[in-house]
Amino acid sequence: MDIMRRASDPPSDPGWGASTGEPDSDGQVAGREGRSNRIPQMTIRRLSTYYRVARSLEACGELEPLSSDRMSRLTGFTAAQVRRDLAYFGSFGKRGVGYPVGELQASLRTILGIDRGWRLALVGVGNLGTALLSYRNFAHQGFEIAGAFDADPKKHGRAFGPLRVRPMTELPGAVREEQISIAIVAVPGDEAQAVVDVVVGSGIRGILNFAPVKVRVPAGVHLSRVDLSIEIEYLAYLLTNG
Amino acid sequence: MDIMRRASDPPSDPGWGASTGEPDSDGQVAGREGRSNRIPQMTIRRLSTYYRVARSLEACGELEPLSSDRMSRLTGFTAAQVRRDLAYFGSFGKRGVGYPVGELQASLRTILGIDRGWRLALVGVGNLGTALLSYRNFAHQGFEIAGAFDADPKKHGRAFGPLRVRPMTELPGAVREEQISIAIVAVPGDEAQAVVDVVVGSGIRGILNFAPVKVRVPAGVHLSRVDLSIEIEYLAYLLTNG
DNA sequence: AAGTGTGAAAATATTCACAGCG
DNA sequence: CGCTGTGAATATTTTCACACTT
Repeated sequence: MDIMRRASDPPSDPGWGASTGEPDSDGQVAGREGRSNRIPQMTIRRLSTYYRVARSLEACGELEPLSSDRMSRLTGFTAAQVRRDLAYFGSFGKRGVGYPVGELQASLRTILGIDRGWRLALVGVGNLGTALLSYRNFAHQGFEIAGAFDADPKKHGRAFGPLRVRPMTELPGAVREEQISIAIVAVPGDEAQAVVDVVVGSGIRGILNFAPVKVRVPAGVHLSRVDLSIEIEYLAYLLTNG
Repeated sequence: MDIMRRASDPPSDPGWGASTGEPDSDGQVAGREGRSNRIPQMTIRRLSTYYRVARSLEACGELEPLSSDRMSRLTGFTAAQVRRDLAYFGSFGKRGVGYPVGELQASLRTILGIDRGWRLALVGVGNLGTALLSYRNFAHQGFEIAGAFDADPKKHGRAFGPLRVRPMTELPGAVREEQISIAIVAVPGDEAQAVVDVVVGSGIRGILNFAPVKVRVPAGVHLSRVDLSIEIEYLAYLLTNG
């Protein structure tokens, strides 16, 4: 089995998230010659789905090898896509047979980096933040919200399960002492940049932003975005012009 | 835990969502001036961002024409991308000047189909659903949650502002009588397909799915998905292999 | 026989670069 | 001038199709 290859940051971001670079300043002169085997961004995102399917099959006790064709039916991606995506990371399939569910699941865990636990900070305990606090699917997959923070003093001390909402000033200390490496930012748009600056300042290098605005982060900090407006407006577009 | 369902599907859709299924049934609407090229999906999603920027500038009273270069800095997309995206729908820019903010905003509203109101049904009043009920950004942009539904009888009658949670059986009637045309599905994964079937059966043709599973919809029904696991796992990947 | 892994082709999407207009 | 709109050039992603392995 091969070794994992790496992808570095895209020159311009694909729309849904993950932008570290800027069209203007960032020269992106880095990999002049190492460009040969880049892993498509969509491949990574599909990997999550493959992983979920493999995990689910394994949990159901369905352990017969999984063909790309079956995976295609289960995920909605094409079989060719499945094979190509997985082949980027080596060959864990057996010809004439398929992909062993257990190994596939384990490999995908490693590739995605979720074979370890990740501790998250939630910043912004409003409606959405509260919902995320009780979103069990995170813990499920090894992501644990280890701290909740909010700028609003009225919210400080409020309890959510084992967590108490803390002031933003305690974020840097918590990040250091509690090995937090990802932040979920769920604050109003007009506070997002300031909050992200604090988050970045505290040493966090991975941010999931729910605020419907573009925020800037220094190179080396990864940013992913969930933008409900885009999703719903895309639906409106499809319903109108479809 | 639910099944891995059989499902035969004409595969291949973009990663995030939005599939009508058929590449044939496309129904492309030519822009203002009969420019009938195919419009990239990413373009549509970027349009939402352009719209937000234009709207925001207009709200701030910044009415000087907006150059593609400035839009680039405001959105993080490249200037060429901005011009190309907008040009798909006609030419509302003035050479040597830029795009008039007001007109741009208005045009984008029309193109996106948000120059009218949209009434939504929220299905699944759990943590996430509750958060969405109080997510003010929706109403802001002309999307109004007009009904909340849940299969759990214990939740029926519960009030959220002007809304009361109703049983699923009342969905079809509500869709008909209250002009609801989009559904937000925020139920656990193992209930998603059943719920979507009811939603589709009630005549809704646009669905925003928050459940982390693949659901099937008949051709002609548009499906968009928000999958938090994918986002967070993508971050984990970037942090691990970046 | 069945199904992976992969060159090569096709399809998409982005960027360049500049003609042309206000 | 400055900036749009757009062909042409590039880059990226998907699909095809088949050699090859179990």
